[in-house]
Amino acid sequence: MSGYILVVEDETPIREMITFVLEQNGFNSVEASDIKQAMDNIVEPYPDLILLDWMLPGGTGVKLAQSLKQNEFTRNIPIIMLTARADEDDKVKGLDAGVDDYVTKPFSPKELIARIKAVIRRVSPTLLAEKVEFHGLKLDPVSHHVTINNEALDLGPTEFRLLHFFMTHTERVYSREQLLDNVWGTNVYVEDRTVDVHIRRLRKAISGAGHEEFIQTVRGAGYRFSGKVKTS
Amino acid sequence: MSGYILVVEDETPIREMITFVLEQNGFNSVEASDIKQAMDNIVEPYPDLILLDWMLPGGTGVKLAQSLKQNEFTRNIPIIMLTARADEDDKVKGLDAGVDDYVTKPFSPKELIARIKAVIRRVSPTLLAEKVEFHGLKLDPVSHHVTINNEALDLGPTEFRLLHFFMTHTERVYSREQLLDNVWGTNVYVEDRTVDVHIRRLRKAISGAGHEEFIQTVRGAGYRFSGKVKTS
DNA sequence: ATCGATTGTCACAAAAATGTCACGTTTACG
DNA sequence: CGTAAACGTGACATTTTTGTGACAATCGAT
Repeated sequence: MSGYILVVEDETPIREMITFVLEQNGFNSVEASDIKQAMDNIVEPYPDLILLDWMLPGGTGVKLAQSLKQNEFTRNIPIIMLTARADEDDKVKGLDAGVDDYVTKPFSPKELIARIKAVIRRVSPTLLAEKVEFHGLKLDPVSHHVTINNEALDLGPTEFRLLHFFMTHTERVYSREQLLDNVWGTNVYVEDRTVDVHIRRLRKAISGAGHEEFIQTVRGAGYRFSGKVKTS
Repeated sequence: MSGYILVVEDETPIREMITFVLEQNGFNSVEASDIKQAMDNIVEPYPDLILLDWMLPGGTGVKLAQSLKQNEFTRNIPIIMLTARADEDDKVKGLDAGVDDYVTKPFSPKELIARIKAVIRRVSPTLLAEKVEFHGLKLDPVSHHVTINNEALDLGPTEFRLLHFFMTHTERVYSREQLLDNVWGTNVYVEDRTVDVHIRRLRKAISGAGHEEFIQTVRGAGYRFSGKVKTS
C-alpha cells in the first residue's frame, strides 16, 4: 500500500492494538487520540481510510465524520466507525453522516481487516493491488506501468491483464480455456486460438526489448510463465 | 496563507510571543493591544481569524466578540478566546457569544497552532490547503492560481479541481468513474465521456503553454498524471 | 434581462485494440 | 521419412476506445 490509515481512538490500548493489527497486515497507520489530533493529521497527503471511534473526548466521532464528508477535499476519504454499541439508531445516524462501514467492538483482527479491505475495494480497488516483480519484469497495477529492466513496455489492456495473471501465477501450466476464464472472463466466447495470438503479442512486447523467454509453450497443454528457460 | 490573524492581547510579552509563534508557522499576523486598536484593524481586508484576550482594558473581550458576531460583515470571522481561567461559566458565556474555540493560558505553541488550524479547517478549509508543485507546475488552492514555469494558466473551476486532484494523486491510473467521484463528487450523474472532454480542456490549457504531456491516457483503464513522458 | 464564462453532451474523426483467419513452421509418432 | 496435429505468425476487418470540435443549457455578475 502506498498511503496510510488514520486511527482515531482515545483508548490507548485499543488504539495500539489496532495499529498493530494494521501493520501486521501491511497497512501503514497514523494514530490520533482525539479530534484535534485527528484534524491535524487529515491534511495532505490524505489518509486512504479513517478508522474513527464513536465516542471521542471533545466531540463525537460522528461530528468529525460529518464535517469531513462536507469538505470537498476530504469528502472521498472512506470512514469506518468503531463503536461499542450495536445501537441501531446510532448506526443510522452514522450512515447519514456518510460513513462507509461499521465495526462493533469488540472485533477480531480478521473482521477488522476484512471490513477495511471491503471498503477500500469498493472505493478504490487499485489501492489493494500490489506491485509484482519477476526476474527483472515489473508490473504496477496502480500506475499500469510495466517495465523490463527499467525499460518501459507498451501493452494493450488484454496483454496487460494476461501478463498480470501470469506474473501472479508463475511456474504453472494453464490451458487456453483456463486463460480465457481468468483473463478474458467467464462466459465470454472467443476462439481458443485467440489466446495464441495474444501470447504472441505479449512475447513480442517482452522480448521486443530483447530478453529471455518468459512464456513457454507446453505442447498439448497450454502455456506456462516461468523464469527457467525450457531446455527440452 | 493569503490573509492574516489578528491578535488582540494587552500584555505585550504574550502578544509578541503569540505573533512569533504564528509567524513561525506560516501565518501572517497583526497585533492590537486594546479594543480600539482591534476595531481599527477589523476592516477590509478582514482577518481570517481573531485571537482575542479575555481580559482587555476598556472592555472585555467577550463584548467585542459579541459585537463582531452581530455584525453581518464580521460575523463569519472565527474567534478564538485566550483566557487564563478555565472557568466553565466564562466558557459558556464565550460560546454564547459565538466564539469558535478556547485556549487556556498558559498554552503551548503546538496547542495554539493546532486549535487555530482546527478552527480554520472547520470554517474555511481551503485556507489551509497547501500549494502543490509538480515538475514546474504550481497550483495554489487558496488563490486558485496555477502557473507553469511561472506562466499563468487560465482554468475553469472544474479543470482546476481536476488538476488539483491529479497533482495530489500522481503516478496512478484513475478510471473515469473514479475521477467523477473525486472531482465532481459522489452521486453526481454525469456521463463518463465528460471526463474526456475536461481532460482535453486541461491538456489544452497546460500544453497550450507549450510543455510536456502530464496527463497520459491508459487505454481501457483511464488517465494518469505523471512526470514521465510516455515514449512509444 | 444580458453578456460572457463554464459545463455537459453529442456527433464524428482518429486511433488503438481485438478476434479471426490463412498459411508457414514445428513437433510427435507411426 | 511422412503425416497430422499443434503451434507461430502476419495480415485484416471489425469493434472498441479515445480525441476533438461544436452547441445548447446553465450560472454569475453586471
